[in-house]
Amino acid sequence: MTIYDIAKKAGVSASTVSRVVNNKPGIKPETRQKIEELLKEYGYTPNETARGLVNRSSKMIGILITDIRYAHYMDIAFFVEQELSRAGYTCLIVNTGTTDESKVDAIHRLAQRQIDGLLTVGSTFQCDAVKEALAKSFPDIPIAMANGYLPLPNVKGVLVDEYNGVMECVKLMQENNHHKIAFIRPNSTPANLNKQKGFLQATREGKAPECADWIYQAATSLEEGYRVTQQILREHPDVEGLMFCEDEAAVSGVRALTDAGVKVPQQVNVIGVDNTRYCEICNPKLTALDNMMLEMSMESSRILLESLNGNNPPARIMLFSRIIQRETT
Amino acid sequence: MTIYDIAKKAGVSASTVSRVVNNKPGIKPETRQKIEELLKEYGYTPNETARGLVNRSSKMIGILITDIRYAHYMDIAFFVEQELSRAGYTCLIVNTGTTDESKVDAIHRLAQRQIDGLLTVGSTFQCDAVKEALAKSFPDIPIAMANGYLPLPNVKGVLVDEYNGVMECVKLMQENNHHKIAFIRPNSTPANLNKQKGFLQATREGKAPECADWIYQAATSLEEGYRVTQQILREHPDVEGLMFCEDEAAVSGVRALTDAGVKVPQQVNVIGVDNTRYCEICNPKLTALDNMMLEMSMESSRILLESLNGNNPPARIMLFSRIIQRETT
DNA sequence: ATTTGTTTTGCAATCGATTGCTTTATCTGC
DNA sequence: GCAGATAAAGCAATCGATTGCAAAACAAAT
Repeated sequence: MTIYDIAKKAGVSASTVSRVVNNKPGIKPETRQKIEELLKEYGYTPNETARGLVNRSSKMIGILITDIRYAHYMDIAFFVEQELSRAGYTCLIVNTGTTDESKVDAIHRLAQRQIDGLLTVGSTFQCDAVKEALAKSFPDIPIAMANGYLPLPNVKGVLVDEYNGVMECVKLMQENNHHKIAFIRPNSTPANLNKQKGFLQATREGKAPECADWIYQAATSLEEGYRVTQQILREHPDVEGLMFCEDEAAVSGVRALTDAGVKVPQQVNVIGVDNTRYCEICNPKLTALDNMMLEMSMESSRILLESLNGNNPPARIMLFSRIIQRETT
Repeated sequence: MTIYDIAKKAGVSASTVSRVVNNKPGIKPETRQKIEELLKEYGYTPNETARGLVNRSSKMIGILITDIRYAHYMDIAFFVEQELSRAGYTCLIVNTGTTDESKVDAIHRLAQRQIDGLLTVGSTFQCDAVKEALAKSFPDIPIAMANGYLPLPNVKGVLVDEYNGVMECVKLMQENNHHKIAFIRPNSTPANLNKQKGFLQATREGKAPECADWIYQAATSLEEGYRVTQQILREHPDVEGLMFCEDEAAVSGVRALTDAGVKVPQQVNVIGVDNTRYCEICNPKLTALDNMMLEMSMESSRILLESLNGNNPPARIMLFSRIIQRETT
């Protein structure tokens, strides 16, 4: 069913039908009604591809996520999709993988689609490779970054103050009289190095400054969280706290501790970051730094929509994280 | 950069450039090379919208999921997206919500996009409302259902034998000498009623046939899993096993039991379905019926791709679930 | 040099919409 | 009943590709 088929049945031209479909003025009420009936009768739906071609807008938004399986990213993707589809956009969700090449590749693939805007989820897109690829492939469409920012003219970013957030987490453990704290990060992205700075600041001001060296690496996975916790227990049997950069490794860390007969939180405090649903499933429930997933989703979709509407929202928005205390502190 | 811009720079016609871009034969090697260089130099990427219009194919696949936040759906979505994008398709992931209207609405929204195929994730799409909407909006494109099936000519489905799966689960508990078992389902979709039949069959053959009435309802959430478990403990303090239809409520059920001082698995066995990562986070780790998420993803994307390639894969594929024993049995 | 046959290339229509401009229909007032 | 104004509808170009068919270019054979 095209606009021409309807036009023929109504005995009018395609232009007239188009004007009815788009609620444009200048159509005689009776004609309009007649066409509207035909539209309904034949179940006409406009061909968005054809529309996209002439309007130079596809009403599609690309969403880049390294791996949608991580609960926190997925939550953000969910709410962003909800907001954008409420505004009439359809989301192309692309899992980019974690390497630079796979991310750039995903950007190239998206570039063929005439997307109206782009939204990235997660701090891992803050890198030169991505910046270059975005500058080349998407020089003019609005780009919003949830939990990230890149200095490009068309990029707006929403960030969380994780520096202070992590610092507060460490201070919380110190107040519980747990001073010997290890810091575990999945990699050394800018976001995680920022958290690390918060950790270092707090340990420097605390009673066990030697912990500034207790920095460990463990990928975002249950296996790695378990492994690194065992390693920490071996290397520092006197450890009193674990500060993870995300929840997945953290919940597994809790398990490694209880498996080893270490009492949580009495002997060792554990804190994660992201405040995913894993925290509630963990036993004891995991205390975590909530980096405002919902606000992040809302703000990033909002600034994207604003940019799409021709407004110019602030380039960077800063959110403040907060600690959700549960049973591991 | 359009094909015309390149044509002008090369001093040829757009048709020639198009043929080079699409690797069609009948172009003089030197001409081809010259155009290819220009293509690279100006970073030309074909406009898929325009292509889609003339080819009547968008290289896009719609993916319907009730709620991507549930780990099991999301895992399937992840692998399906991976497979389809490997084959050159882009995925439009749409969260449909759980009500009939919201699902139908999502289908209508997708119908405007010229998608080449459709894939649904989860058994909740097996209902008349969806069937009707699909028949109307997508009468000719291939549709694949991961964990579902609808009797429409263009629908192919991958199913899991959960009837026998759940029956085996119940039998496992019975072998552990736990006979008084409650069954908890989030709703009464065909898939869950099928599981229920497996439960009933096993209880009927077991030593506590009175449990055939111990059927409870709890939505897929931590809160509901906790609530229903407390309710079961109240109404049947002698309960010896909990058979959940999915993992999320199940892990929370485990927590409700341990919080109430009930020993798991000594006093009460618990089994979930889906074998999501929640199982490993749960403490004690949750035994679950693995309904073959990876195979499900692979098979459903495979049959979709086959249909897209003009082959005619079998309408229904049956997978066999298996029990992953962990610490709650 | 001319004809025939084979490569290459270009023309123009097409896909399904949108929209500026023109034409036709309708209405108003005298 | 008619000029002039306004409302309604249609024409045709456009978006950026693809492709059947015709034309041009080139090669080989007579």
